[in-house]
Amino acid sequence: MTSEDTAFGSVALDLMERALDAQGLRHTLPRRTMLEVVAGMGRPFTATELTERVAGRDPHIGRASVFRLLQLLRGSGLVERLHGPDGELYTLCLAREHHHHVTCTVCGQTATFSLEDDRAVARAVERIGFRMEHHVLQVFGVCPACREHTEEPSR
Amino acid sequence: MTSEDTAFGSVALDLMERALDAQGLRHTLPRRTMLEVVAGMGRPFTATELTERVAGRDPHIGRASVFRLLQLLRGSGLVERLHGPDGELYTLCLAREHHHHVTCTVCGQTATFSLEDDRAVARAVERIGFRMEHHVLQVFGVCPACREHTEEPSR
DNA sequence: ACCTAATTGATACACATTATCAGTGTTGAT
DNA sequence: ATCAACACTGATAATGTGTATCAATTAGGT
Ligand SMILES: [Mn+2]
Ligand SMILES: [Mn+2]
Ligand SMILES: [Zn+2]
Ligand SMILES: [Zn+2]
Repeated sequence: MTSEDTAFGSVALDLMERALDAQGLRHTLPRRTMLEVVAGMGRPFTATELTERVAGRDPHIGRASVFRLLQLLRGSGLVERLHGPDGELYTLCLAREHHHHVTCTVCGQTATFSLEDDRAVARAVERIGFRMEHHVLQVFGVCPACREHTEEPSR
Repeated sequence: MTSEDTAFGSVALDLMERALDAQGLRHTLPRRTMLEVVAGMGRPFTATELTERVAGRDPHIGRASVFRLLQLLRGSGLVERLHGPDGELYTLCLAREHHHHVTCTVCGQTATFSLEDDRAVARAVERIGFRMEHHVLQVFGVCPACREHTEEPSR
């Protein structure tokens, strides 16, 4: 774990606790443990992965509580559920502005990005008479690190 | 059912039968029945909805066969699975070029559209070093018909 | 008509998520 | 510190999709 990870983790932990506070929820030990684990996941994860890691810290914590926490965090917008090719993935996401996700099909790493002109999407559906309310854009590709291994240098 | 619906349905039915033929699959009564039902759905549907309508035509047809047919049709590209906010949706889709879907949040009707410049998406992720493989864009909004009822004329 | 492999429906299974519920722990008020 | 309200908990059952199995049926070429 690098110091950046630690710093990111504690910022994330802080934001999540604040978000739960803001909803008048209580501070409990299981919740604290689960939040620390969520903050420590460096990439999108399945509910099962999270459950396993949580069990590694405290085997008493039940599966239901993990799902309950995921729901709370999704409600506050700090965790999003993405549709991966092999099922649903949850991801910690601190960006508050509108954005999208790219997932590396090799290593699973996810990054966020924005379109230069997001309104192009609204315009596209307006051409067929729809008024856009919201949209979900999900991109799959190969991340910079994985490109090094798969793409021969072009020379 | 308007005559357009009927015409569309028979075109769709035809395409689906051809697609199954092309894979060397057999013509059976259950399959024919199910295909007719799929061709008759005017909008995205859940597997459960389809199963129910099929049962209305022939209660003997099993749930497994419905899922099997959906798989075959997805394999030939004539049916796509979309991630709706409340679970997976299947939709009959005859467009062969790259395109996207808009779903009306009021009536559920879906239409297809294309972006003027689809490569804008690839460019956006290239800016952060990713090479795009594919992307999924799903829009939610209000269709022309439903806009009439919800939007006051601006005068 | 006959053979073979595809297809079928019933059933069991796998999996993620949610609902229930009786006990427990947190919290704010006293 | 005491206390009562009620949020929270884990165990368990239930749901909802989708898949795997399998013996019986059937399509379709010969
Ligand atoms: Mn996000
Ligand atoms: Mn489509
Ligand atoms: Zn990667
Ligand atoms: Zn509509």
